[in-house]
Amino acid sequence: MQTQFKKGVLDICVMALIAKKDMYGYEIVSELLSYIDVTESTVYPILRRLTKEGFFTTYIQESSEGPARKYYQLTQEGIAHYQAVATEWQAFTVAVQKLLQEVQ
Amino acid sequence: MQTQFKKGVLDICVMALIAKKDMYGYEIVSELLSYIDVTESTVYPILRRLTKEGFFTTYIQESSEGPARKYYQLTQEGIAHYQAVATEWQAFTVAVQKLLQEVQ
DNA sequence: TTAGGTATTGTGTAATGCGAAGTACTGTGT
DNA sequence: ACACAGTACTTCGCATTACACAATACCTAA
Repeated sequence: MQTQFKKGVLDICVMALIAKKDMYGYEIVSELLSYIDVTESTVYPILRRLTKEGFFTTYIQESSEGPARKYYQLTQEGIAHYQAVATEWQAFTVAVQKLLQEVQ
Repeated sequence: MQTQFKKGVLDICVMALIAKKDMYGYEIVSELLSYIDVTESTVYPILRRLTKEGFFTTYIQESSEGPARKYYQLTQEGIAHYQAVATEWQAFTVAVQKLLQEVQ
């Protein structure tokens, strides 16, 4: 797979998951894996970055099956950002699709 | 626009254009601009890189409207590469689309 | 001769995916 | 008691690529 395709798009994918319900890193990676090929060392930095930018808040919760889990939750700002970026993504893919079809 | 979205995709767009007919840099930039926002300093490095990788051959042709133009032409290898990468792109966008819809 | 469109090239920077390695907790088998 | 597997998170550093900025140079028309 072309690594480059994922640039910026993984942010959207992660936010999409968390938009539905609070999730912890490991869970997010597992979910993502059923759609696209990603690794922990890709996802965790995204979580940290988006948290730092104010799009997520986090809270720790104990688990009976291993180490404590850090849950991520979208902030109001995060929701707005998610919708804005997802819209841009849609527009971008439509434009590329159009180009590929028209030129073919 | 999210700069990151373009990573890797511009290669495909450029190849798609050249696949139709031989084109020179400036012409490619102009065409691309009717679909997506790009600059010359983005497109020329792509042309140079893909040429170096053996996907394009080039030839110079005089012009009556300005400096000589360097035309780019897809090699056999370039055609194969283009089709492979374009297919991956389709698969990738479909996967992301699916994720965004299912999770919503 | 000056302005503007045409055409290419080079340097440097920022963003981000990801391999590699490491820490730490829990439960199971030996 | 010990090794191991599964769960969960973190950090480091490299490679790739878009693009701002800048420089160069050709041609035509006012």
